[in-house]
Amino acid sequence: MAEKIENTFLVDKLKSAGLRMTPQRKLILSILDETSDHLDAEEVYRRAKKLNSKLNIATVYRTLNVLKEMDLIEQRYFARDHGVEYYESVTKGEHYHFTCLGCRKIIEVETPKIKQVQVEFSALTGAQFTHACVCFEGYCADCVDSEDSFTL
Amino acid sequence: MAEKIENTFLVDKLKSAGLRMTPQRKLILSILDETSDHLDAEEVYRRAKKLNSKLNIATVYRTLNVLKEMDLIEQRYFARDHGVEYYESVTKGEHYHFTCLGCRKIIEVETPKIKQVQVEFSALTGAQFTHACVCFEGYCADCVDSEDSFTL
DNA sequence: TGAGTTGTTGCGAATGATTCGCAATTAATG
DNA sequence: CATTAATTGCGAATCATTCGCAACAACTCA
Repeated sequence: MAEKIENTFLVDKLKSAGLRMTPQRKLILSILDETSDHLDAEEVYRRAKKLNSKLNIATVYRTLNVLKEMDLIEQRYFARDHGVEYYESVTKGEHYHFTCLGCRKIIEVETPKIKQVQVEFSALTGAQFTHACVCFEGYCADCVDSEDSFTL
Repeated sequence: MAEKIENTFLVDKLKSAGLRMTPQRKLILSILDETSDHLDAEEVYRRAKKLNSKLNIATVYRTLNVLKEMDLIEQRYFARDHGVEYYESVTKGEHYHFTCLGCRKIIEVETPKIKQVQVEFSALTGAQFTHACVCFEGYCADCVDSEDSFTL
């Protein structure tokens, strides 16, 4: 009963999409659901592999895509250089990310303004939003002073 | 005198970074500067190659990176699937992008709210922003009604 | 409960955007 | 001009992500 997302709920959701519950899917979702870290596919794989040593990385990618399509996780990018995707369980509330270029720390930004932009733009144009990707970059308070690369 | 960014300005900017002006760089910047389309590296290459048939795509990437580092262009992403980067001249004002998943049209979104988020967050935490990446996805007014993939 | 159906996995190979190494070329300097 | 260091063109290399396919396993229903 400690599961963040009820198994029956998940099973039903999969089933209604013609998909099946598997140990791999359960494992990967539970990792994303229980961590507060920001994980990319590689790190999800690393953690999952500890619990299922023959898990393959392609399965991780496939599972992440399935979970994403079912709106159980969200794909995020954390820096201008969007080389790598990160994933978060949707059970975490609405928030955005600020990446410090000095120490690479990620700070979560909570604001209603992004939603407001969407509401206003919808009202204005009649468009419907399905997704917003927002990420911020800069130097955190600790790094602003010390970071010399900042004063170039 | 019709040049958007004075050549001498550009030459000086390059020079102070120990870099040189080349026909390739001039060409690529002028393409980005004069278009109102949204171009990825491939498309910049395609257009530039028409004017310099032996231009190589690696040069395009290198030039885009140089221009980016000099803050003459901005790198943008337009959709959740960030497979491809797009580039815009900074001479275009502050705006964000909404991509229609139905017709792939890109609508520019102008709003001060993103800047406000940055100002507030800076005031709160002492962080300094260097960059914000924002992109929206959904269905435009024309596609909301007709798009059946939207009602799934 | 067991056989059949079909979705899923693991594996290795493929993809595709971007970058790298290097020799040849060319821009800037004096 | 001649020198020097930056830049180009080229092809090969990267690296995250995806694909194809045979083996495997979840769900169905008799």
